[in-house]
Amino acid sequence: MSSKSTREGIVEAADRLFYELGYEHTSFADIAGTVRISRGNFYYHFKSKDEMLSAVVERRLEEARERLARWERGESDPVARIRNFIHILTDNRAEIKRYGCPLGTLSDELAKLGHAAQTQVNAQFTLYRGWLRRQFTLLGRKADADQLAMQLLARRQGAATLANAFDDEKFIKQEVKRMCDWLNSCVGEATPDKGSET
Amino acid sequence: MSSKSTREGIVEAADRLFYELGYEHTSFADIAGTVRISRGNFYYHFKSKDEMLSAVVERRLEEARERLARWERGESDPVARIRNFIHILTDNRAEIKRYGCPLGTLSDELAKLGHAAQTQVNAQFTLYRGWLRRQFTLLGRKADADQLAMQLLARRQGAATLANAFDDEKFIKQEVKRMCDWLNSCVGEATPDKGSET
DNA sequence: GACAAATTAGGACAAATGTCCTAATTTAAA
DNA sequence: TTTAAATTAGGACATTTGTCCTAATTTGTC
Repeated sequence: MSSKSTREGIVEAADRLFYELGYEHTSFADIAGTVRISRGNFYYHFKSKDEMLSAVVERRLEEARERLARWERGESDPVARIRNFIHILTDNRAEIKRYGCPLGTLSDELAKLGHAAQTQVNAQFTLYRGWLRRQFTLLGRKADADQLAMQLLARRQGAATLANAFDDEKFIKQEVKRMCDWLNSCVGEATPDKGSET
Repeated sequence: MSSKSTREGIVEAADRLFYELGYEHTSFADIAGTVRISRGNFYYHFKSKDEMLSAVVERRLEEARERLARWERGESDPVARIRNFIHILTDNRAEIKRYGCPLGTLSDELAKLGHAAQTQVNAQFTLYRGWLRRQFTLLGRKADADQLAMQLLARRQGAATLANAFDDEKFIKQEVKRMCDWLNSCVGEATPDKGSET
């Protein structure tokens, strides 16, 4: 248990708890119970709860960056890349059904709290948006790439919230399928900037 | 200030505060500050904070019912009715940008808290779903009416969350337009149950 | 093994929270 | 006006919260 792994353990536990219980509703006692560490010890690693949240968000952001980079290395086809992005929903459908979208619900909560870290959370949305925009541009949808990116993001959010509200995993699967169909239809359509094609 | 109007005042203030600050983050002091009433007085009208939440949700549900009934009386065309539903987003876009969707964010929060009232909140989602399903059925989309209803609900949720995250009102307007286009396309398409037409 | 630094433990603290209780005040009925 | 009920006020209470502080313990270096 070196210092670093303790800190990591805290961030890891906080990450999950913030997701499952919400940021504000998660107390130091909850985290202490998970990490099995004394209460006062947190303040050696983190100045405040806010700073802990900051570390959690930074960790998520780094994870997201790595995931996107991995997909970019693993697939040369932007359609396959975007499909990977869509399928996060499928992979995590059980947790999403219970706790919603980790990013969306945190963003919603911090907005209500007026918390400074919302800017940081927003960076993850912006990361996804930019990445998707690039993929859609590679698809030949340069003119409306950003709009397509936003549409896809919105759809994922909506699917997560409704699956949670209706306690319905199947809806996620349906929406994933529909999003994939929609994605395929994006490829076939003429690019709206020139329109000269066989 | 009869008893009834006091109680109503509390519920009204709680409704707004729960929306703007979140349920858990709203304290009795916050509500007292708005309604200008003594703290101990709440417990004459409500046994607990949970019961207050229950009253708020019931109020919202009743409002929603009335709104839907009004649209049903006011418009004979189901397309126009659904369009009304979509345009709630436009009308409330400023608040949605700041605080997200009143229904979705509350549902998300209560899910994390494991709060009993989530069932009650869900009733509002179910109300919308059933109403939309009926309208789509009237449109001639009997076979997939429920799916269309869910799609529309999901889209609204996603638009609200993203508008909030990106602090972007314009996105709401864009999505509203797209949803209306989509709605029109729903009318034209063949009903998928038989397929014998013209 | 000695010593300094890093790390951990655990109690202390003020502030805030939901809840309860009792006394005062208003309202309504006779 | 008298009286009983409904309503309001405001303090008391135990808990929980995030935060801070100091003493103990572990770790790494010579």
